[in-house]
Amino acid sequence: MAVRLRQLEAFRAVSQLGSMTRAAKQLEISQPAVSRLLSSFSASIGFKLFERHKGQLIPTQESRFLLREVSRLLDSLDHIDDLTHSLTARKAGHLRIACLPGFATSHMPRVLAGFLKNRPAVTVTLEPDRPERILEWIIGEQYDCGITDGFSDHPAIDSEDVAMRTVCILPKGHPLGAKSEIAPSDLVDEQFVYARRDSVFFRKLNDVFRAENLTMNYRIETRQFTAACMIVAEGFGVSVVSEMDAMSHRDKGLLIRPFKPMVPHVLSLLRPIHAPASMIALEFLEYFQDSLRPYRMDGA
Amino acid sequence: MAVRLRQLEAFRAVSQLGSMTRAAKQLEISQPAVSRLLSSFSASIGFKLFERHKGQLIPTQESRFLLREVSRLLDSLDHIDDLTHSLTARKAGHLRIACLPGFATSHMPRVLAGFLKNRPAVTVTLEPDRPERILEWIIGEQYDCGITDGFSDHPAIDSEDVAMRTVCILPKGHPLGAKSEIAPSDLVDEQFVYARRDSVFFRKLNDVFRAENLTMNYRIETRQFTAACMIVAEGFGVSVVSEMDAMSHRDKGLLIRPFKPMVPHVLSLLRPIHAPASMIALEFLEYFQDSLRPYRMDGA
DNA sequence: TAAGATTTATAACATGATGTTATAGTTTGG
DNA sequence: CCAAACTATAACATCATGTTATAAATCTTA
Repeated sequence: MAVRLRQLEAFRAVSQLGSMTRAAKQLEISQPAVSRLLSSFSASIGFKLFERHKGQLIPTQESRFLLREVSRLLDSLDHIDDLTHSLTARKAGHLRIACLPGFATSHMPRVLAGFLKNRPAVTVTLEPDRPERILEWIIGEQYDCGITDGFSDHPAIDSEDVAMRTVCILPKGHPLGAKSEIAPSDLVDEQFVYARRDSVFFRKLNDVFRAENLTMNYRIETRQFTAACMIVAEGFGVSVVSEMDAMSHRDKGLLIRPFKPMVPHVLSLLRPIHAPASMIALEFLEYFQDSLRPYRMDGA
Repeated sequence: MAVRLRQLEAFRAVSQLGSMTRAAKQLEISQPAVSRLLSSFSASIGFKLFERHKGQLIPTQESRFLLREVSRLLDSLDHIDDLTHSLTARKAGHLRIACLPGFATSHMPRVLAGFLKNRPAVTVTLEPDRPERILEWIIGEQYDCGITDGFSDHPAIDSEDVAMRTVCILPKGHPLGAKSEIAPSDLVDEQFVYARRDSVFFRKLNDVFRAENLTMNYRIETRQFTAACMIVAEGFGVSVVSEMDAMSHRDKGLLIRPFKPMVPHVLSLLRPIHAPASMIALEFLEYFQDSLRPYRMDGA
């Protein structure tokens, strides 16, 4: 007869407590139940588990040997119990996130800190890289979710777009700061700081200028909004960037003005469409969406 | 509902095989049984375990997380199964032996080697010490068995005596070697090598001499028969020692002759009487008895 | 797309593990 | 030796887990 879990539990309890009656109390079952569990266990393994001495049940040397292993097993069963609860409550799991480098250093750390705060058993891998690589990773199911921009549909990717507000940023004391709203024509004579000229966002921005027969006058290209903010804050040039990035550099001396017409910066939240959805990943994407709400075009 | 072992087994099998039908075959149960085990498990933990894709059951990320722990647990259960079988077959366990120093270096290594040969999971602690300490250890249940001599009953000790044959040993070329049998009177003019003058055995030997109004003429006292053998082999003196020890020094140049009347060397095999008997200890004592058979007074 | 094959789920039932209470037998300690 | 505590046994209830039969879903392929 196979070893039964209940037998092991009874065995451990009796070994520790030295009495079936007490073991029964601890296990919250009746004493005869314990008695039978032990005798069936003993019969199935073929040796005596206890020797009685003055009313105490003393483990035989064999059973002391066994007890070590049995305790280990029951401990790991408890661990599994905990784990299933944590997984259900989305308090455990592993999350692999790929995102744009700009996010990895600005918004993401804050979001992750908040997300992990109440999920002590969740571990995260955060991989910042170029958009194309992010797509590859999601398609290859190496990552559970990706944050990128300029994404257009892909059959293997489940995506959700979020249009983010953008703003014009100016160095402190810049004359345009006097205006409450900036138009393309205001920027024609300024030194423009690009963040990724080839990106969908900057092509759309260009379209706005071209629609009014204006040309953007750019001098510097950076790869991230964050970098553009810092350059402008240093007093060199102006730019149009995501409001979220602009806000986090506000205290570094930066004038922030609405830019009309507003060109949204479209973020995409990605998931591999074929891989089973990780609940923790879905939960994270939801949390991440929430974190964007203050900066969304349609947001509060 | 508590996590059931069977659910974990089914979960592991399906994870590994990607199909309930195959899992059922591996577990040697019917497919509906597996189906129900999985659905009940999934219900009790509260999340989906698998996602289907082209007829394959693909573990969700949560369940991959779980699987690691579950596999560990099932492995240790297998281990326990093995262990109970090994313990039943007395192929596992731990054995604590206390013995006279002379045994620890001569007879015991051979016996242990033979005993452990077919018992790969048995471990041994061998502690050589003086007879009084051996008694203390057995009484205190720090050791499972003890080998000593000169023992007389003790209420906390279960003992079994074995009378061992003794022989007279002479250096190679010694004139007494001409005799086929040695009597006390032959040894009166020899330099006698004692092994533990205070021992029961040597007191008995003394009695034999005194019965014939002879006195033993001793010069050297050693603590072990083994040492006595080596001294005699070096050409210094004669002695009467256990035949077993004499035999193992035969090739070092030692004449062995019967000593009449034979004074047995009485060994005692000890066990704590109160401690639950360890099956492996009982088995060892039996094995040890066997090893003594060729040298016993009443032996073959 | 329809047909056939394969896989999974559901239903109805048998059995054994594990719980219960009642009670008898053992052990311990004054 | 007796009372108290502990353990074993019996008789029974319930549930987990197995079975077979069969329906439903899904995949493969013509």
